[in-house]
Amino acid sequence: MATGRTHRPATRSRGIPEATVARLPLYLRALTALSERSVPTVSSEELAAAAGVNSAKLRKDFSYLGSYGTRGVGYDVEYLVYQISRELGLTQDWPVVIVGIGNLGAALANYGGFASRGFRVAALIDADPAMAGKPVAGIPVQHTDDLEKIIEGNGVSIGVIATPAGAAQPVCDRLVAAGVTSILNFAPTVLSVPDGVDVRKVDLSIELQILAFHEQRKAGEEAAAETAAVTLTPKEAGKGPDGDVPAVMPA
Amino acid sequence: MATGRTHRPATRSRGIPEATVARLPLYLRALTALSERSVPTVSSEELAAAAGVNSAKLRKDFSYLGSYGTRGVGYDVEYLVYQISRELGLTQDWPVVIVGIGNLGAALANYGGFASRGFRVAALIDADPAMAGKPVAGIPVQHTDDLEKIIEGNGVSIGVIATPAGAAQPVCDRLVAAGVTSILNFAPTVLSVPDGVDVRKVDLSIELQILAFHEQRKAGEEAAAETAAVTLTPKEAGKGPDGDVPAVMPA
DNA sequence: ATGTCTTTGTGAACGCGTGCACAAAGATGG
DNA sequence: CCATCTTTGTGCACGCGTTCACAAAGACAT
Repeated sequence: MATGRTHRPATRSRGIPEATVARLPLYLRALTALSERSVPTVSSEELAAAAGVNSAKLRKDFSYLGSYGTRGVGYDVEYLVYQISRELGLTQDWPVVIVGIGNLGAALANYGGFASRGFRVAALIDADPAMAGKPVAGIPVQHTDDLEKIIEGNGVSIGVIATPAGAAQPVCDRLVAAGVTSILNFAPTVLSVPDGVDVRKVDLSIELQILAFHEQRKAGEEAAAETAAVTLTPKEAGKGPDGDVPAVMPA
Repeated sequence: MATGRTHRPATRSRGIPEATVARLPLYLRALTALSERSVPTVSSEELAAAAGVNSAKLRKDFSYLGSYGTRGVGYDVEYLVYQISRELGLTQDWPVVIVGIGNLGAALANYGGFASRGFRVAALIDADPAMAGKPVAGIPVQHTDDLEKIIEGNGVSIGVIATPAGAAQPVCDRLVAAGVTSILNFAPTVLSVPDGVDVRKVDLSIELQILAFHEQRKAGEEAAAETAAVTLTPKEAGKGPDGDVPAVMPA
């Protein structure tokens, strides 16, 4: 997973636990697939398998939404799709701005998963004057100078930050000041925001590092022995065990 | 956060809790920034603030790695950078292949955060013959037919899937069969893999949906009343409360 | 109508993660 | 060498999330 929520200490948002909310989109996707195949009903066991979770967990998750199943039969697919969509707020239109139209920003603008779920890319914003006016994914890029005007003019409440790390916090501040209250951050930085603003972070490099950790464990239980041998105390280690600190650069 | 680990029930990987492992990259980034500013030592309080976590949590996290701090002083920045890097397996070279060179795949290939932490993009693979040979981020794209050869020839153990949803599982199967044991999945699908293979998922659309949920709650506590009124049982609801099921499309 | 069989919904136990609060450790100054 | 002050490392308690296991509920056949 990318990394979890930043702000919000674990507040359950009306009886619905955060962990459940995070799984609802997963269920929704599986249900949508079933709906396309015109499957009328599905059991918790089948749906859980499709979503890759435990069936008891799925039932408990749904129980937070209400009793939408029929014992002995299962859940009505169409009805459940609607209920989850409504619960997630996907029945309304969410205008979104993407700030930072580099490789990643452009990829996001072109990403089908955005437009397909009630999320509408209202504007693309970049600080590079040379980008201004250029169409990306059919939408002309606008300059950062007009950020506030764009946010307020379109009633945007969700912003996506895909800028370099250094630009993220200033951009974030301007977005929040202009009225954005939810931010999806792709920049490798910790954003600080006032209370009431939600930030979710997606960090590609962190995900890889977590994989590397597990990979390392799988690779060498025996090879780890030699590396583990060099465990010195700070005082003894002048500049690192094997003479030099390994080259690690900022993400 | 993107979404968490898929497989692996919560196995702590040698006394080090998963939650801690997930935070190590965060600490590492903050420490690297300090290192660049030539800051010699840092207290748990300062570092925690920079990483956006609780200081007690940070100290406990570090305690799993060993006693690397000095009471009354703090932690030696350089030494800690090295210890965390080593723990995460970042002191070695990890060849990575990216499969699916669309908008996202290209963005990933160009993403600096990959190359900068011991991750080396060993190959780019795409199913489109027209892409073959074209350089992306300075690396020529190779055809899917050669996937096994590429994996085995370069000793690749980490694969990144950035294909459309439909192609993800077949690609995953081939990667695993060829020897890949860690997968970072950007396709909006649940991948099934044999035991011993780690899968982490990054799902852009799910992150937005979670934001939308909280946004909806913030937006309307009062407007929610009218929507909440239409809570029928499946039997009563013929085809959905207000006559029609809202248009929701697959991600 | 009654019995059987399937599947939901949930009570309860357990385990992990978090955060408080404090004692131990060491640095620093006199 | 002793006192003071800072900061680490951790014991402990609490709460969330997960999972098991089962009773209640309803469909369906006879």
